[in-house]
Amino acid sequence: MPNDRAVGEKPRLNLDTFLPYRLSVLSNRVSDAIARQYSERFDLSIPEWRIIAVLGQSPNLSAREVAGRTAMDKVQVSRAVTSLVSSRRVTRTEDAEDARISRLTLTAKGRAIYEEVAPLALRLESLLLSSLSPQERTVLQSLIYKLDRQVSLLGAPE
Amino acid sequence: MPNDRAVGEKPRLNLDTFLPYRLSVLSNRVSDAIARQYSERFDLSIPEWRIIAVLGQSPNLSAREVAGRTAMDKVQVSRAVTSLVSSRRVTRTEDAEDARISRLTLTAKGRAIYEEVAPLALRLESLLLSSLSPQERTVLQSLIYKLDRQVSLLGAPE
DNA sequence: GCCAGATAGTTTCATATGAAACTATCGTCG
DNA sequence: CGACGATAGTTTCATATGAAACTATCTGGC
Repeated sequence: MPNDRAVGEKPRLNLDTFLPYRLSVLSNRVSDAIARQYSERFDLSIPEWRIIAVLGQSPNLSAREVAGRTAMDKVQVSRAVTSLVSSRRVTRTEDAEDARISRLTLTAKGRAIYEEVAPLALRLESLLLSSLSPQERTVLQSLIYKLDRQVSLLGAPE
Repeated sequence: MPNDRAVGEKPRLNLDTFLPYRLSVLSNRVSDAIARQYSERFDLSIPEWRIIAVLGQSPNLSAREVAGRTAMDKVQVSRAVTSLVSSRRVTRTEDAEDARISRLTLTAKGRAIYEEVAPLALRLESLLLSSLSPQERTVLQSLIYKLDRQVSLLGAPE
């Protein structure tokens, strides 16, 4: 158990076993390793890649919908979309019903990137998971899910 | 199993079950929630807090040693230490043997912060873990450990 | 129809960050 | 001793990021 100690002892905080720290280090190492694989080859930032990933699955989303599905804020999405539009990987067309909304879709160029990067990402994910048994993989999913729900109790981002 | 699919099907990448993405979102949510608890109250950034945490356990480290224990690079450490020194939470004294090295130690003020924030951080960690059974906690540690080792195979940060 | 919020998205501005260049000191090989 | 490469740490510079202000459009009550 992390940071365990006998009653009455001084609280000991050891970063090596402190979950938030371990998670942060692991997550950064994973993201960096994967981003390294596509960032130079396709000149894609992480936000840009995420947007391509959701649009690859669900075309015609608004910026707000993209933000909701990628855990990015609207500023990040706006900037990444601007960049994707100027590199002709995404098109922005005004929504027919509501002029405030623009509908985002991959161009052929954007789709080609999606078709190439998605399998690459999946390969890297399975390489990462290859050190785990099938049970461990299942447990991992459920642990992440439980922690994700619990974290909202630590103080909502109001 | 994440992103599972039948043989021959198109590779499907779904962010919601894509481990690197899930990890990143979880880790950010956890870090943000915890940082929120101490950042305003103590005017501490995450890098600053990490440095206080390691110096609280191991006084007299060099900047390089701090970097090694906190997964930060030397630039980040240098900047955070400068800030901690100017707010009189850490002292920098030249190493007796090697003039390139400075030894870092918490001041009384720095120690007071450590004594207050460490238990707070540990409380938040146990709140987070309270949704998991003892076995799950053990498994979690070992999964993080395994993934951490495996990630180095995804391409070393040269 | 028209005004008072609400909502979608962009821009601005101040700060954070990282890579690379730089400074100072050290160790060592001749 | 005296270069020369390695090491500790800092600074510079260019870019990334987030909060808050802003623009444009929409919706609901009157």
